Amino acid sequence: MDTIGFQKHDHASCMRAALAAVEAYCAAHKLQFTPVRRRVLEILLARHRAMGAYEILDTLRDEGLGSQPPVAYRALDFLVNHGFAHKIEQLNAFIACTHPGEDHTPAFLICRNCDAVAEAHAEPSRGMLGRAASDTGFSIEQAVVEALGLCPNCRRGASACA
Amino acid sequence: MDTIGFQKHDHASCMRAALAAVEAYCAAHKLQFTPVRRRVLEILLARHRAMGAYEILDTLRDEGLGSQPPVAYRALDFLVNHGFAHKIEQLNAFIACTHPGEDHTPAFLICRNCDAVAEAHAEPSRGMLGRAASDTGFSIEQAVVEALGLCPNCRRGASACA
DNA sequence: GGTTGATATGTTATAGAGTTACATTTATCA
DNA sequence: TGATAAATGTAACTCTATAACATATCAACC
Repeated sequence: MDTIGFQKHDHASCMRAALAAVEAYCAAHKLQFTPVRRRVLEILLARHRAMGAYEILDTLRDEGLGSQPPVAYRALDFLVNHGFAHKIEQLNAFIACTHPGEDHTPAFLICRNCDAVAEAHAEPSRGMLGRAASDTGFSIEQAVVEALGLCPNCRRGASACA
Repeated sequence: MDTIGFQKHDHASCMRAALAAVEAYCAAHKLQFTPVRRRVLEILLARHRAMGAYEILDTLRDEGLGSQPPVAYRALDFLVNHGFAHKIEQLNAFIACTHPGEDHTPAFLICRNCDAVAEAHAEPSRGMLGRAASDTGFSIEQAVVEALGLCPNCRRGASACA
């Protein structure tokens, strides 16, 4: 058990499910889910938090799967491009997607105390941003929505999360 | 005249107004609006687009106002902390605020073709994100909202903007 | 009006994030 | 099986950002 979306859950089965979904998606779309790509996703899923590229690279290096930055960045590019992982811009870090395969615009709630990250759903075309865009004639192709604050566990005085 | 929020405007007077507002705010709040800080804000206002810290630093260096990264970063920290400038996370770049002094959560529309940036208003406590936050008990303190796409000028076939 | 404590600046060095370029290998598919 | 495209290995480098410490400047109080 670990923290996801600030709640407890069965980590092993959530990891298995995500990997299975990605495998299925890759098979269906003829994408190469190579050992490095799979391993990077596994690392992100296992830690279940935002990780820097070099932190991931350290793990890869320990396992003999590649030691230079491009190895990690290329795998991350693949995962991000296909929606299997997301980049948290505020942290220059990456996190596994909680529902890979589905087309979506993620929004993140990031705890500034324990670094836990929850993925929510954004709809950039609606709300303020959508209105501002359509008012000015701007066409939104991609949106980054990230909120920084305190997660429920850390609000309850406890820094005993994470 | 230049491009702001994808529209033409009187650049000189917009710059004067912003500087005056910041000066007034600093006087009222006993903040030191020092030469370096002022110059960095002027540079951002003059270019009226997102600029990297090192691009700003190059200008400072040419003027003998400091040549090392911390000089630029410290000035930018001051400007960002007090809401006189904003950081565009997706670009690792900074831009002058279009309405300094007012407490607000900015949202940005970034053109991927000409790099023009328009500042809009976000209300993180409302909409999807706010609902996701209150549902889980997360308290939002700060939000980053950035949309990438095509500005009206670039949509009209013309890459003739910026 | 000088002393003190806080705030701002100058400078060196280094850490962290990401890319370019090119050689080599491994898949894919005709 | 041979041609082509996709993926990996590796070295070198650029860009972004911070740590640490010395010096200078400001604010304000006796």
